[in-house]
Amino acid sequence: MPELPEVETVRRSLAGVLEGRALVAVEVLDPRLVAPAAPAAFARRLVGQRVRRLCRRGKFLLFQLAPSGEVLLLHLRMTGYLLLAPRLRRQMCREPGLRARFGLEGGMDLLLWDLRRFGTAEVHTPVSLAHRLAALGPEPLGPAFTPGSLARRLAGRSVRVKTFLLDQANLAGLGNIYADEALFRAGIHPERRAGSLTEDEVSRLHQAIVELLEEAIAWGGTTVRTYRDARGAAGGFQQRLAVYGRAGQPCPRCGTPVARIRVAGRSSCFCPACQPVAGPGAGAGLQAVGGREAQPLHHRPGEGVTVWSDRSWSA
DNA sequence: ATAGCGCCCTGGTGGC
DNA sequence: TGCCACCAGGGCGCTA
Repeated sequence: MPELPEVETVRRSLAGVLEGRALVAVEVLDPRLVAPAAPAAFARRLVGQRVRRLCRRGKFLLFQLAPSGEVLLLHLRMTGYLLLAPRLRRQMCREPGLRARFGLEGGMDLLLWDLRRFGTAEVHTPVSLAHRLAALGPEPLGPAFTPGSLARRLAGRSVRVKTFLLDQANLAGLGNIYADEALFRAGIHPERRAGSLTEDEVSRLHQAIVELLEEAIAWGGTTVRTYRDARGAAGGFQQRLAVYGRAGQPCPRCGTPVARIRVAGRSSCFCPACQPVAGPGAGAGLQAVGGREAQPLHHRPGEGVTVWSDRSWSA
């Protein structure tokens, strides 16, 4: 499920091909993707425009268009992914899961696949875009996200910290995987009240989020089941997950079986020993989790790390 | 302010 | 073997 690192990986793998290129054809194969807009109107608004820049905000992909200044806004939700491919033959457009085809100047197609059809595509003016994204919290890897700014947002909140992290109004880009992983690294129980975190815990949580997301991007994101980058490559970070999807398996730090509970209606995995419900000495931070010996410096997405259909995941 | 739902959606899985 | 309930979850809308 694409969260910030996956969307960023897609953006990076696409930007070089897309930027400067015109959209010569747009085919919406599933009207639901662009609803409430009409597929024909959606396509008409895009065809002939050039992709000036490909950007990301939280889990959204932004195609900045010229000359209109409009923006194509994509959200991949659960199972959406983009694939660059040679121009698709017409009969292939009936492939199940294919939702839209963006024909690019130069003979390539950008294909949007989304098995479960949660993804959305919208065209915005700069004004409507600002309105659409107004509620998003800061970028975790941007300058506005600091221990101090995190502390201010947490202060006085009685909501559970896991729920807080999933709320895109607090921080833009975390989903269930990285929320669980960040809390594990910080040694914080997912059900702790947001406002109850100590200054030290807030600092650890901030550092955990930043380091986790940077590492996950360096590994090309996490592939659970369906995620792919724009060249069809799986991510590599799933082999580095400490708790997510590992219920019942030993904690990589202390060996205690990973527990699973429901928080905010979501499955939440954590280590009962490293992430105690409350109390002092609640973990000293887990900076070295997973070890630092294996660096993704020469990692090539999709090569040798294609654990993309993890059988143990539903344990 | 917050919790807890249901809804959207489909494929995979476990139980019987 | 078939059938069915259930699970995965991001965002949104709704109620309590």
